[in-house]
Amino acid sequence: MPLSTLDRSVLEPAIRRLNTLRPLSAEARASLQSALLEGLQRAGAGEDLINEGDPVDSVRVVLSGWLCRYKTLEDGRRQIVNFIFPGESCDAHAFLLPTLDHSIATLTPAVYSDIKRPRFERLMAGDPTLAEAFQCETLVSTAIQREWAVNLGRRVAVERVAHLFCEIFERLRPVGMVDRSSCIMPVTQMDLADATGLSVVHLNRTLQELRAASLIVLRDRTLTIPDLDALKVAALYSPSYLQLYRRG
Amino acid sequence: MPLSTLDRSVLEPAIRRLNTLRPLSAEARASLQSALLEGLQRAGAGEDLINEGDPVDSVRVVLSGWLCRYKTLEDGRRQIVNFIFPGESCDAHAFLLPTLDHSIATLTPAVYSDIKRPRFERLMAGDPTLAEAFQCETLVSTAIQREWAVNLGRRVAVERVAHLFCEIFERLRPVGMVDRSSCIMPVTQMDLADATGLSVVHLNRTLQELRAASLIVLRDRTLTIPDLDALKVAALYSPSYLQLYRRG
DNA sequence: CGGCTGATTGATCCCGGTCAAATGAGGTGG
DNA sequence: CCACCTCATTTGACCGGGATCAATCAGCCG
Repeated sequence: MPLSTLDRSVLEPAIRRLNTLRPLSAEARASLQSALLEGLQRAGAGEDLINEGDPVDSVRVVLSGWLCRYKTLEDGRRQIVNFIFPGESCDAHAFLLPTLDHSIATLTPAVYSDIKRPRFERLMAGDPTLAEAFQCETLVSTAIQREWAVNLGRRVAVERVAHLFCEIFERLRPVGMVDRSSCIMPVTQMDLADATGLSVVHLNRTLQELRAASLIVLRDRTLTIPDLDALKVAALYSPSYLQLYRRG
Repeated sequence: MPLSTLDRSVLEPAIRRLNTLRPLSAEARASLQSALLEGLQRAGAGEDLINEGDPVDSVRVVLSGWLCRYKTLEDGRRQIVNFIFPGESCDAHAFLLPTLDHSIATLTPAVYSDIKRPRFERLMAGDPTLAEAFQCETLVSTAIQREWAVNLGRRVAVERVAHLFCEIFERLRPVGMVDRSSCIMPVTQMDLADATGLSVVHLNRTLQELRAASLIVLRDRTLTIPDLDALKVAALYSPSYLQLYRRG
């Protein structure tokens, strides 16, 4: 499917999300929409969009698919430091720094909009509310980053994986990607292991433990959480860091 | 010592640091200086300046002392998610979110400037370069946050502690707090344990291991790193995430 | 059917947690 | 000045969560 056949509905997640962060005027939504449409891009699964050390010259807004930010150590150990879901954006403002400190890759095929810096700055200058929305995007992403530090530093494996699943649910819900108690889980166990700081083997066993406790159902690339509150208890989940997702 | 007797030299770290992030005009430095002087505050060691869930209505710029951002789990487990050193600031822009997702506490007695939101916004509006400098401050802090995720998720204890010490050195150096190969280390081993996701006992043993390898000397609240490059090798340290500290 | 990637299982090891106690180092009051 | 208290550091013993290595199984694709 060529890009030209994509209709404007692909922009929905991004517009909905930014509008949740800051209620946008009709004009703001319109100018956002046209900026997004100008830079539409596709990528396959497992592609690096930008690498550690690269200069940043554009803002990317994800429209579909799962991406991640990651860093690797010399000897190959990889840590996924955050996921990026539809509606979220990469590196608003990051071009203020000379180069990027981490890499961004697709975990699934993805559609995103690549807005070049001058275009983005024009967009921000044209509507202060929109600028605030992108600023909030950055702040929320940093709050998530802090919670990941807690997850990696102080939760044991079961809590850690449970917490990740709770967070994924809460982040996917406002962009309409959670259906009842299920969402897709399009990534490999290796990816989940790298996000939780566990080995693949132990991640697999942790999943089985969560299954045995009936806290999750995970098969056919679909994650079902029959009782989200129960999972949150198991995860020692405290929702305050994601508050902005619950506004809409 | 009452605040009135503090002379302007206490502002040096903050001005120097922001000037490193973005070269500031003389006027920008002057207006920054007066804003900082207006809100001078002192705090003892171990005080919470703001707690998770509190609304944010001001920006704090640290002038002396060590602070930390931390989060706790219900059962008391604590994770320090970042340190805040002299010259750095807390929560520029954080007032855009309804409440704070983490707590900030002093680890030592501290002096800081508390700039109320309207005052801060006036300051930003008056000089775009200054606004960019604070924006960079936020971006660098987020980059550090990501590196901490790698540290907690993928480095073993010795590497982890070594990495923390390398980072502390690199962050303290540009504000003049590293003397040759030494800096003060005013925090307890409990604090270091909470920052590295280790238990106090194991942190203590890890310190001994680093001492035995002659990678550090730590006594009398002073940390000496005889060979920083060697410590960086042991830490699998990659400097890219702190690039902005090396500009000045 | 063979090759490949991802999920799963088994066996073993060790890093780092936990519990408990000892040692030091201020700080305070008699 | 010393006795005492508190907090931080250090040590010892033991245990267990999670890593590692290796093999097997299950889809999927050409």
